[in-house]
Amino acid sequence: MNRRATIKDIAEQAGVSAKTVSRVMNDEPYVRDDIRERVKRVAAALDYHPNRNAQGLISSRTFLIGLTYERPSPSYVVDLQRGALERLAGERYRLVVLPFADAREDPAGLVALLRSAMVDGALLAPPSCDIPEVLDALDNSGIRYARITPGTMLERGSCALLDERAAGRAIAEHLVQLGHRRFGVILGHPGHAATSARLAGYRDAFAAAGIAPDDIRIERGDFTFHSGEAAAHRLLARTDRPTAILAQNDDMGAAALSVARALGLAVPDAVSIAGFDDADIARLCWPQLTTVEQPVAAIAADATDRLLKQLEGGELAAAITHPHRVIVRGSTGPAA
Amino acid sequence: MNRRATIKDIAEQAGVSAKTVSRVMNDEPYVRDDIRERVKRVAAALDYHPNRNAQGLISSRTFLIGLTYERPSPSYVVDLQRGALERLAGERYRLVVLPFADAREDPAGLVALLRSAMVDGALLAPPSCDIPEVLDALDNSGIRYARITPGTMLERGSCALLDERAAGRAIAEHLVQLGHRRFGVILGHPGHAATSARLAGYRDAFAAAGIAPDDIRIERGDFTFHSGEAAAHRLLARTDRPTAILAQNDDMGAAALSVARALGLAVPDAVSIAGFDDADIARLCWPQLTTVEQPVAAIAADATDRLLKQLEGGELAAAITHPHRVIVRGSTGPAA
DNA sequence: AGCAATGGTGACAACGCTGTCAGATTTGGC
DNA sequence: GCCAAATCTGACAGCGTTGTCACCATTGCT
Repeated sequence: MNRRATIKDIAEQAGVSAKTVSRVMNDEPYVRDDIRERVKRVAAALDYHPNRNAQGLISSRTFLIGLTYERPSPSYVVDLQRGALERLAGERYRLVVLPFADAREDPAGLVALLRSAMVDGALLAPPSCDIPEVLDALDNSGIRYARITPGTMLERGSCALLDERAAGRAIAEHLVQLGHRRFGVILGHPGHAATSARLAGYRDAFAAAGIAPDDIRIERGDFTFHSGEAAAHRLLARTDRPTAILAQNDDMGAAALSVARALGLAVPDAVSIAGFDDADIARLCWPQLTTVEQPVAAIAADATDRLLKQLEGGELAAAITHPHRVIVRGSTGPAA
Repeated sequence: MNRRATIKDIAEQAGVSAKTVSRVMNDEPYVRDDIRERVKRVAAALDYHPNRNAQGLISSRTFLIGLTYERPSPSYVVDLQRGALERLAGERYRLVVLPFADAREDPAGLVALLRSAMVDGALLAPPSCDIPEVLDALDNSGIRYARITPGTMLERGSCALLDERAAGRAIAEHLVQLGHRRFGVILGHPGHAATSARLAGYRDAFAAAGIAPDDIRIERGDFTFHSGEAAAHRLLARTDRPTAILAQNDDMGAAALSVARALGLAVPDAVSIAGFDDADIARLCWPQLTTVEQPVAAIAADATDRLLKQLEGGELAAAITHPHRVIVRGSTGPAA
C-alpha cells in the first residue's frame, strides 16, 4: 500500500520544480515540449492523481455536486442520477446524493445540509426547486444551483424545463379522442407544482372538447401506490363512475388498474386508465399503462450542464423546454 | 452572498486563538467551560461549517464514501443508498454514487474511478464485491472497502452477509410444502454469486424432498424483466410444464406472471410463481408475488458501519448474517 | 515555601497545490 | 549585435485546519 504520489514526487523524479509540474497537469502554456513530455511520463508512471482537497482549498471549491430530492419513486431517482452522472463523466465533479425528508417544512435544514456537505452546486428536484426560501438561502450562501423542472418562478436561477401543462393536456386529449366524456382524476402530492400544472393541462383538453366540470371528478393522492388505491376506489365504486381515469403518475395508475380488477371492471373495456411519467411499472403491469414520457435523465443532464456552466463562470443560457411524448399502451381504449 | 465563516473569524470575534476554536469544534479537552460556551455561540451566530478540504488536506482524507454498483434494479439502488445514508447521518462523511458498467470486464477501470473520485472508502455491491482483482487493487491503493453480500472469499475485507443459499432453500421449501414436484427455475445473471448460491439453496430443498433432477428444468436469465419473459416462455410453452416456477428476482418473477397470463394459465391455480428480493414490483403485480425479503437497507447500513469503523482505525468486527424472510402472497398455491 | 503534576492557551508549521512575481533564456526585428 | 518582446522556469506565499510544542496558571503535595 503506497502513499499517493504528489506533485513534489513528480518534480523530483523529473528534475523540475513543482510549479512546472502543476503547469503541465493543468495544460498551461509556457512549458517546453520535451519537459512537458517527461513530466507526463513520470506522472503516469507514479499513477498520479491530483489531490482535490488541496486544489479545492485554494480555489475554495470542492468539486462536489449535491443532488437533492424528496423520496420520489426509485426509478425517478435513478433516472435523475443517471442523467447527472452522464454529464459529469470526465469532469472533475463528483455527485453526492442528499435526499431530504421535507424541505417545505424545514427549508433551512435543507440548505444547512448542502452547506455542511460543502457542495459547490446543487441540483434541485421538485419540490425543493419551487421553495423560495431554499433559493434565497442558496443565493445568500453562494451555492450555485440548477432547478429540475420547476413549476413556479421560472425566471430564478437556471432551469431545465418541462411543459407539464402541455403534457397533461396531451394525455387528456388522447382519452377525449377515444370518445370519453366522463373522467376521474387522481392528483399527485399537493405540494408539487406538477400536480396543479398537470391538472391545468387536463382542464385545457376538457374545455376544448366542451366537457362540463360536472363530468370531472377529482380525487387527491400523493403519488404513492397506496394513495392511488384509495382514490381509485372512491372513483370506481360509484354507479356513475367515470369511463376514464387520469392518474398523475404511474404508481397511482397501476393502483387504479389493480382496483379496477378487484372490482371486476375490465380495462380498457369498462374503464380506461392513463398514468404519467413512463416509469418501469407502466410496462410491468397488465394491461400495460398508457402514459406520458418525460425525459427525466435528459433533463437531469441538462440541469447538470447548466450548473457546470455557472460554476465555470459562464453565462446563463436560455432555458429550453424538453419534449414530452404520449405512449399509448393497452390500458386505454374507446369509450363504451 | 457572504464568504463562509472560518475558524479565524470565530477566533477574532471570541477573542481567543484559532487553535482554541479548533479544540472546541472537535470536542477536545483543555478548554475552560465559559470559553467553550462563548466559542460555540459565536460559531453558531456566524453559521460556521468546517472546511472539509482543509480538514482532509491534513488528515489525507476526503470524508467521501463511494458506493459502487452495476445497474441493478432501481429499488435495490435506492435501498442501498438509503441504508448507507442512514448510517452516515450526522457523520462527516458524504456519499458519492459511482455506478460502473462492467467491473468484471474492466476491474482496473472501477478502481481508477474510485481513485480519481478520491474516496476514503468504498461500498462494493455485487458483483464487484466478488472480483478478486478489484479487492487486490483496492488493498494496494489503500482504499478501504466493505463488501455488500459477497458470495465468495468471505474472509477478505469486512462483509455484510446474507445467506443466499438458505434464503433460496426457504422459498423452494415453501413450494415443496405446497405439494409441488415439478419445478422450473429462472436463473439470474451468471456473473452474480447470488445466482449460484440461490440455485444451490433450491437444490438443497429439492434433495431433502426427494425430487429428482429430471423434474427440475433450469433456464438462464440475467435479472431483467425481458430475460425473464423469454425464460418463462421456454418453461411454460411445453406440455410437461412445471407446476411451480422459482425466479431469482422479482422482475423475472413478474415477467413469468405476465407470460403465464398471456398463455392463459391461471396463477396460482395452474402454475405457482415465486420471486426473490421483495422489490416494489412484487406488490404491484397481480397476483402479488410470493418472494423472499432481504433487508437491503439494513445490510447497506451494516456495511457502511463496518467501513466507518475501519476508517476510524477500529478493528474488523466479525461479520453477521442478516436474516431473510419468506413473504407469501397470492402467486403461490397448492399444486394442482 | 518549593516543586511536580495537571489544566489551559496560543504560536507556528505543515498538509498539497496553485497564484504571483521575479528572473533567466530565447526569439525576432532592425 | 543590440534591444524589446515573448517564452520559459522556479521561489515563495497562502488557502483553512490541526498536530506539535512551548509556555503560563493553577492545584495538591511534601
